[in-house]
Amino acid sequence: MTPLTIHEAATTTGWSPRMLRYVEQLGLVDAPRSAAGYRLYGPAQLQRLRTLRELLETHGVELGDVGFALRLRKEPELADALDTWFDAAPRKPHDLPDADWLSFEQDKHQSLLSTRSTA
Amino acid sequence: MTPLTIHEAATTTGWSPRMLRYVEQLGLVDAPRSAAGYRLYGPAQLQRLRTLRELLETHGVELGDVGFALRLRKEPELADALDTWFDAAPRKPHDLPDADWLSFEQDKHQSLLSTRSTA
DNA sequence: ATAACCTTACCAGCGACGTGTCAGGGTAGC
DNA sequence: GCTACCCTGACACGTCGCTGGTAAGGTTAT
Repeated sequence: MTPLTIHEAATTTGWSPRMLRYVEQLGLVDAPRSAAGYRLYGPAQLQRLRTLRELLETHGVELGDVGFALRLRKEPELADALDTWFDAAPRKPHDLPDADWLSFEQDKHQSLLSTRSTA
Repeated sequence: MTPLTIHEAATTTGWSPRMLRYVEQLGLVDAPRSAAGYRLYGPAQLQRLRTLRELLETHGVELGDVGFALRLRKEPELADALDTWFDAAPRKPHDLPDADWLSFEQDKHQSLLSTRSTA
């Protein structure tokens, strides 16, 4: 099986050559190179390009988003920090008495439905 | 402890009121409302806003990125699809003999280091 | 009741992203 | 050696996200 050149790969995957280079630049699909530096697209890359396209379409995602997801995989510290932040919602900030904290937390969840005396 | 208005909260957290509304719109920090519809920022929200700011600064992340991370949490199917795609790199696309596939995969990893004869 | 704040909903500028295209130079096959 | 392709780098243009500002109208506290 002969690897395809970038133009051929573009034709069969629905991307443009320009976009294939861009996708590679984002670190999403990088093609091996020939000795002369030509990108060579084998079945692995073609498959990856097609499924990538499908991913974008079916989930309404942008290339940049996938790039960010990649970054999350490469920087677990970032992923951890985000997880921590998202899960930290109901955590008390250690600088006020529990009573006040808890009462406000309750307010927070009830206020949308409750009567604010001043009204 | 009295919840702060949006302007006060902005002052103490370093955001602008405009941005606090935007952050809420992204679903990252939503403040409970008074009966009249005023946003009320309590310690929980203030803490969240401060840690969010810290998160952005220390990791060089944009609000939109955090918004996307939130989307990943809300749409596990998306997260799964991305995980699958990222992990699917070394999978053979069931339409060619293993030998060819494997040899090309090896090419893929060695070509960057190989001969470069023409140089 | 007046001043100062809040609300939502727009418009606007700036920069980033996505994509095309071109220029200058190398490579491959006929 | 021609022709058609590849490479990188750069410019260009439309769209969109981020951020500020403003307008029209309601609320709160003095």
